[in-house]
Amino acid sequence: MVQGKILGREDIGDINLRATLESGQTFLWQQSEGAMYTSQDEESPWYVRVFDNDVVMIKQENNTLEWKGTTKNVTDIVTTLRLDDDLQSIYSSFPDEPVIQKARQAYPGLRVVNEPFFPTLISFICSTQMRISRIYEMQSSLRETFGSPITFDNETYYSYPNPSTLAETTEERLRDLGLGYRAPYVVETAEMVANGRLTRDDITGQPYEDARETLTQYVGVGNKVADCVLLFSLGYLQAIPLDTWIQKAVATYFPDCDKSSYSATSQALRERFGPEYAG
DNA sequence: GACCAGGTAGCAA
DNA sequence: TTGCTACATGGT
Repeated sequence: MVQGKILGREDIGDINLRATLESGQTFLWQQSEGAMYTSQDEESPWYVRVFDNDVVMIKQENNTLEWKGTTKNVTDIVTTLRLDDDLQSIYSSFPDEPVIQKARQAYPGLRVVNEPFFPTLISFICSTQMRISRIYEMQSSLRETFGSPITFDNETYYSYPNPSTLAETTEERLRDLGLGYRAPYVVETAEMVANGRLTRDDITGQPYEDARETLTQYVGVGNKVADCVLLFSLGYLQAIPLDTWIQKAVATYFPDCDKSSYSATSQALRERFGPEYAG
């Protein structure tokens, strides 16, 4: 085991690990003891995640992040949590309105994550018409059924399955895991990635709106899921996932941005919040 | 037992 | 384009 602390960055104090990892942007982390969304303790728990073949655990202690794991490479943590983002600079690009200030103050240190493409794609295909807690359960099931086991500290964790692994399984097996009607979407999308018909590299070079359109070629991916993938894994910080809750908030607080179509509302919001960091 | 949950696909107008 | 509806599963 190796361990250490991430220190020396002025902006470490601007992260709230719990808010960032439990806000439904990523379903790849788990609390080391017990499921997500259960602990109400003030003290930060350890969060565990498998990166490729390594187990990494992190925990917040005030303005530092403690970590331990099977590797001393902590760049994955910095990248995943986007610790190099200057939050104050991003905040200052937003319109100076009471609602925005209130939202920021409600969750100081809440960051946008940057997770790997394929797990994010599958996670959000699974997310439709589903409670957050069940999305976690489905991703856990996928890891434990199709991932590779890795032992650390006498516990076994599982990597996220590869595209080819999910492409080769059957719809029925995924239905047995409780994926419901999303099961064929997962298999078909995994096939598209595995056989190279549409991959991450086909998307990342495109301007935002083209990238969103391209993503919807995957089965089970509409505008909302596409925006989640763009924002949480491909670095398109202008992508705004318009789920039911955000749409209600837009209708209430920014009615002039509430247009008749998804893309029109999306565009109006980017004009209001800026072309770079609207997401 | 009805209703709902981070939407999307498929189809008709 | 826009407007329906079916869709699996589990929790309340």
